[in-house]
Amino acid sequence: MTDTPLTARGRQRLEAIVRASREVFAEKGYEHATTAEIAQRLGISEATVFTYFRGKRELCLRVVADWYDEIIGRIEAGMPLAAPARTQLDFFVRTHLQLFLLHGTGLCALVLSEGRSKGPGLGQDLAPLQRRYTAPLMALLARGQQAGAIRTDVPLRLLRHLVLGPMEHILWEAVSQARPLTPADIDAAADALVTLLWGALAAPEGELAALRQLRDQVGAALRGV
Amino acid sequence: MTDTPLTARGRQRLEAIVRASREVFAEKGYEHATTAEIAQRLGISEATVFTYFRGKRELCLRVVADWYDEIIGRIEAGMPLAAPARTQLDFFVRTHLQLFLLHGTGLCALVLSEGRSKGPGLGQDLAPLQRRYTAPLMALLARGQQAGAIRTDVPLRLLRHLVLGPMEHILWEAVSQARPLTPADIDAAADALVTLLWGALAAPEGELAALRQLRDQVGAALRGV
Amino acid sequence: MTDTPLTARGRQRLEAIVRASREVFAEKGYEHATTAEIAQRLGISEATVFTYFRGKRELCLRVVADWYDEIIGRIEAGMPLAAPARTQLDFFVRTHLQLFLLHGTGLCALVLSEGRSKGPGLGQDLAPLQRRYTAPLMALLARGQQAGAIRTDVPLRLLRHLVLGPMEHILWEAVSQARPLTPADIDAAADALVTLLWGALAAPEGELAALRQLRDQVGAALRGV
Amino acid sequence: MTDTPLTARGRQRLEAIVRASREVFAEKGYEHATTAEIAQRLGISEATVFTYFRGKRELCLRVVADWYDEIIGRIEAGMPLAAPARTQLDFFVRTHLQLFLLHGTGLCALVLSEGRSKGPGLGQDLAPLQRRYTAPLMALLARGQQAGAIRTDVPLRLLRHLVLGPMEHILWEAVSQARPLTPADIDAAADALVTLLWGALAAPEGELAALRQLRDQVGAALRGV
DNA sequence: CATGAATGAGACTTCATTCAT
DNA sequence: AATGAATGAAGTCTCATTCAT
Repeated sequence: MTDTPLTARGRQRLEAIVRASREVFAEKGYEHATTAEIAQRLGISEATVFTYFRGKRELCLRVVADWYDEIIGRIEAGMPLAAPARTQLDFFVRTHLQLFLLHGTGLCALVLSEGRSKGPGLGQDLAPLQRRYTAPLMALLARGQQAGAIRTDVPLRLLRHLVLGPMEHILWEAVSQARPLTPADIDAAADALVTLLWGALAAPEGELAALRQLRDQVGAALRGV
Repeated sequence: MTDTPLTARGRQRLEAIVRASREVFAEKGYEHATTAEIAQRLGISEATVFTYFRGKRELCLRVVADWYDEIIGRIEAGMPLAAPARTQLDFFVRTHLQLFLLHGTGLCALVLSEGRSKGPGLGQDLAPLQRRYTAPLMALLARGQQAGAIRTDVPLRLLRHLVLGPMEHILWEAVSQARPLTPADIDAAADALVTLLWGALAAPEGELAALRQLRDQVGAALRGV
Repeated sequence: MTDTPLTARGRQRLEAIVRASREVFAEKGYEHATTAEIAQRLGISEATVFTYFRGKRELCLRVVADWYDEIIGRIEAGMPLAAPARTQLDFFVRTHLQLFLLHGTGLCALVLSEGRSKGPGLGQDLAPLQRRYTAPLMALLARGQQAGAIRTDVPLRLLRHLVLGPMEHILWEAVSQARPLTPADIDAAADALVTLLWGALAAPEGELAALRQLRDQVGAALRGV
Repeated sequence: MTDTPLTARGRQRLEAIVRASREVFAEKGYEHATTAEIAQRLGISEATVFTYFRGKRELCLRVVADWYDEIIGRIEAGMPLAAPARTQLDFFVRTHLQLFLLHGTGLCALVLSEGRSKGPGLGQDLAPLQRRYTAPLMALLARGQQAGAIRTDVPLRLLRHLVLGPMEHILWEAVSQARPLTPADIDAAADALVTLLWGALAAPEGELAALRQLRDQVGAALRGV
């Protein structure tokens, strides 16, 4: 109910609730998390939770928003804007994988899973958050295109899918196998992924570029026959 | 309950249940689908459903398995094994997008979403199915590597993520926007994605050589017209 | 859920639930009645109640509708349509008081009270029932007007208020005092009320003429004894 | 809590609370009004309300009592004691309808509705207030009887029902339709109602009276056969 | 085989009220 | 006097699943 608790005590409580909720939602997912368990972990009454949040959905949304805020903050703060596009991409990919995997795979799973659910879940309300979270990548890609380092013959949207898609997949594999990745694993994965991605994103040059264009045009023409 | 349905009538029933379930799960997602609605759509008793399936989870698993079988079947049947790796990749990507989007986005959403849920959902049991469904792609990539067309300096697993991740992302975007893609949209998306992916997957030298060959052949052919 | 249970067992259950609900709603009023208590009185699970009715409101509506049906049925069946208007009014008032008071004052209170509540109670949905229940009276009054026995210089609506208002008041007094009225009490009340009402309703000249006729007839009859 | 508020500031607070409560109870009815909303409208803490009132019930009782006081005060102040009984009745009816309808139908609905509810509502405690509020009418009727203008062959209690019942009904109809009555509407309703009522209340005279008595006696005698 | 019926277990949410500060 | 905070106690409703017939 209270939008901004004023007292220190209130803020502490609110944060404690968010923290506990983060745990529970991360462990159980949205549908299987219960307000009862959240309250129980804090040793408070269930009603108290509803003093601070209008309901389960709002609570979970807050959890996810906090989480995204943290990630976005770190990405934006550390992004080497002056460096070449490939370096920026590397930073983005690497930082992401690190944050998600080192920090807690549960929330990662929550976001990945609930972002896809239908009905009265949170899918709908998660979308804006995800969009905000995608912004740094879009900006990065746009900068790369302007600098001539990233190809411009493909819609930005698709480039985004190309980057985010594999990352999500890698993340999910790690999460679902419950085999914690070491920092070294993460670095290796980031290295390989960036190398791969750059092959796709980089603006082609010279003969190779011309040849590729030829091939694509011929291929497309053939399909029309 | 019955692991081996006996009568022909029984098999019909069972299939009808699977069909209705497919609809409901596709429309509502796993958590929000109810056994009551499945039964109601068939005009049968809820209890009857439980005569054929141990429970909701098993039922949904069957639905997804059937769905995967269909896709895998079509992919395997149509895969141009003799064609160059790029052509095979093109077939894989294109066919996939077509099957998912033309055939019903609901199940696509179900798989994408539930494949990620935790707890007593189906996440766990979905994994083997997804692995089986990934097999044709893995084989394709391996063949490409052996033929020298696809780079071998990166783990296969990562290549798989690179292909499947963006496809899933594209699919999800289409699904969640509820804006039905036309066949033309799908073709365009497949074109662009394959072009992009090939830039990442192609064995550097191999590609250059192959492209030169293509240019020469096409040039020769043109001269003959 | 089930709109019309087919089996005898089901019908019995449904009726039992309605019966128990009638009791509870009558005793506690809508807001303070609980589905738990209804179930408990029948020794069944609360969930069973929801198998037969969509919810508390629907259940209560059914209770009231049944109750109204009974009253309306008796009124319509017994109404002496051929008799003078005053006799019809007498029948209406007397029967009403009898049915309400002899049969159970609880429901009477429920209807009187809940018909007036705001918000998510049943007020809204009770209105149509009350209108149906008012119909016999309206018809009676209209017939009386056509026959020249009831004054026509006042809107029908007002005449209805004049009849129903005092009845409700009398009923409420009886109900709230929890002092059970004897049949004799009811008869006396009906006598007095009808006398009073007729003074207000009767078409001035018509009444005088009718009374003179009565006097003459009674006089003649007496002479014959 | 405090039965005798001390400071002037305290009295102001208390009155403000009563005022806000009046609004909320009028808008929502007793059951659906919340102490939270009352406090919120005043920008004070919920706990403060409980500093001034033992609880919700007491608060609402105070609201209603104040309201009744106002009405009774106006009725008693303006009653033309020297005028004929019919004029006094006219004043009573007209003033009542005006006060209720012009002043706010919400409280009217509250009283009408809650005066009928059972259980832990306020029904019980409302009764004394309603009795006090009925007093002016009873006095009016008694004076009329003593003056020979109002019939004495019927219990006073019944006459009261006859007056109050229709008024309440009219009020309720107006309230529940949420169609605000104009002062002209109210005047017309009062005119018609008083005319009607007077036909019932007036002491009959001469032949008409005798004939009515005959009819009623014969009727009663017949029912005994 | 099919099903009508029943239910256990629990979920989320509301709110008047209390109490330490 | 005022209040922020906390809560006990309930309440309505959902649903997969079981079982006797």
